[in-house]
Amino acid sequence: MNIYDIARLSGVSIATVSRVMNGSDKVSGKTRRKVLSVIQQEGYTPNLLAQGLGQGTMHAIGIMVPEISDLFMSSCVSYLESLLLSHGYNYVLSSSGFAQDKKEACARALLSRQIDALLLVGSTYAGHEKSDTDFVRSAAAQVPVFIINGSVEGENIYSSVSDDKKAVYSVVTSMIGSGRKRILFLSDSRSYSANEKLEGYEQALLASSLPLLGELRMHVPSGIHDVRDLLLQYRNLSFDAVLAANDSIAVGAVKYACARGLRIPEDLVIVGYNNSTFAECCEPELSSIDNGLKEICEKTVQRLMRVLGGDHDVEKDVTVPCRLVRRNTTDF
Amino acid sequence: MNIYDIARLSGVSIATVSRVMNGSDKVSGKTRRKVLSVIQQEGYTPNLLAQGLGQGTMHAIGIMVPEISDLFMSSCVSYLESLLLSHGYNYVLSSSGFAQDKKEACARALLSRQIDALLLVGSTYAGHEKSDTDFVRSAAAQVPVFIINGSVEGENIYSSVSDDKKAVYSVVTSMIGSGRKRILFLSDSRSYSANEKLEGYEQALLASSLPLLGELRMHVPSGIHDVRDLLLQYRNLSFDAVLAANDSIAVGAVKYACARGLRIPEDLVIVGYNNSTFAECCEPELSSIDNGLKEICEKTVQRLMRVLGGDHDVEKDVTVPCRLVRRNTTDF
DNA sequence: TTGAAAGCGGTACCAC
DNA sequence: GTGGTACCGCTTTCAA
Repeated sequence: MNIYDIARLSGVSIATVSRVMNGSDKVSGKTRRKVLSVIQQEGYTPNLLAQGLGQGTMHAIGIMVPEISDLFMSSCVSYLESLLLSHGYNYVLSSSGFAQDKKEACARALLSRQIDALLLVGSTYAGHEKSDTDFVRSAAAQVPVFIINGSVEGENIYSSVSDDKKAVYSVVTSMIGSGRKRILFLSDSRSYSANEKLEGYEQALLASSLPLLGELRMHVPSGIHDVRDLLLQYRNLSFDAVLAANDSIAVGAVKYACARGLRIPEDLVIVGYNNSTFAECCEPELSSIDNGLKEICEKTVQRLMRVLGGDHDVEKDVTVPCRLVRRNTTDF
Repeated sequence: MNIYDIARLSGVSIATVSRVMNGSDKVSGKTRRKVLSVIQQEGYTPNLLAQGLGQGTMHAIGIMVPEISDLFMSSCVSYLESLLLSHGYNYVLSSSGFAQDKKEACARALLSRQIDALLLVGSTYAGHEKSDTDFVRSAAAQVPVFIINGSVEGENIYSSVSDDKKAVYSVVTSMIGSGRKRILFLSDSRSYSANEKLEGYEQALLASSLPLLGELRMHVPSGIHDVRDLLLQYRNLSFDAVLAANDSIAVGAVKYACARGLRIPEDLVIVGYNNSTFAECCEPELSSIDNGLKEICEKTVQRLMRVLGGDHDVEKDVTVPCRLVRRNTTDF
């Protein structure tokens, strides 16, 4: 059932059917009613591909995430989806994984679907070496690219990050202020945001004249139990506070404390990151740094719409503040 | 940069370029090399819309979920995505929410994007009244529809469910066998699968000649703390076991036990559902019924491919067994 | 092995 | 108001 069928059945031309479908006011009430009734009867749905081809746009934004089953990513997509929809845009989602070549292939695939803009979710897309982000710049040659939680330099590339460095700096400083001396920093990634967090941590120690100890800066695997087990292995490593780069790592630290019979927060202060549901699952419940994801998404989509609207002076980089959500694992 | 440009730059016709792009063997090595080099140089990417229009298919499957930020849904999408990709199919995701009219609109939108099949994830799509699923049948008039975790009657509709009734029956029977007398059933939904679980619960009680008490069959809100608070309100309701319809509810029960100072599992046995990461976050860690999601996804995609391949006798309904993953909240 | 041309299902401009 | 028609970019016969 296509527009030609509807036209024939209504006794009008396809141009008129098209007008009716698009709510043009240049159609007589009588004709409109006739066409609408046929459309209704036949259950006609226009072919969006043809429409997209004709208009040169699908009114769609490509969204790329490394892994959709990650709670952080899926919440982000959820926010983005409703924001985009409210602006009359569709989206096409694709999980790229973390491998460089997959990311590149994923971007190409998205671009070939005629998206109007590309949205990269996650600091993994900020890469490490300049060449890691070449694909971002080359995508930006076609459509504007927006990065959430990461920053990439380049023409037509816009980024939105949360102020992780500052947030960690502030929390670690509070920890020190409340008497903690050996603060463990746990991270499972070497992404842009992981680095920012690490820097905040180091700067806080420096500012308080505490030594930067390599042993207190740990790279851990991603599973809860893996984190616990790794910590248990280091029997002679002592620490009185933990700052984790995400909640799941922090839950691992809670498990460790349970296993060692440590009281939280008396013996061990633990702070997580992202303020996800995980933070509320454990016992005691985790204090966690809220990275302002919702606000980042809002600002991103807002700027995206301005760019698509032809606005030429949209801020290229936006930083959103984080805030510590206090629960029971913190005593400051 | 389109196929005409490439053709002109290569000094061949668009038909030849098309052949090269599609790896046809009816192109001379020389021509192929020439065209490929131009394609490479210009960074040409074919327009998938045009391709889809021409072929009458985007090789894409529409996936509809109520809410993508739900851990269960996003894991499911993650499985489905990699399975579909491995079969050379794309997908288009859309969150429908739980409202009936949104579901219908969502299905229409997906259909208009020329998907080759529709995949509904979640028992919410099984509806309650026959009319709730009319939209499923009407979608099935266009493309085959597959439902994950729910069952809908109709031509061209295929469903895959886990054997929730049996799983709950078996677990509740074990609870009774180990001496539990007052088993609380907690659910936050009235979906198809929620009903199946409830039936399993009731049948187990009946089989053991235990009374079916309305007070032990509770409908709860979805938040962890809401569940805890609700349970705390019923100070004079006694129960020695909990079977929750999902892990997040079960974690709420754990919180309740903590608040009341109850020992788990001595005073209270708790079993969750879905075996998600939530089950591992709390303390003690939750035993949880694994609903075999991965297997469901695999079987679904496998049957989907057969249907798309023209196979006419594909099983319409498939049931996958669940299995209890034992952790510390269970003493049987 | 290659090219010409007719679709695919819409949009949008231009006449009438 | 309405209809005719030239695109949009690719696939796919059919001839050559």
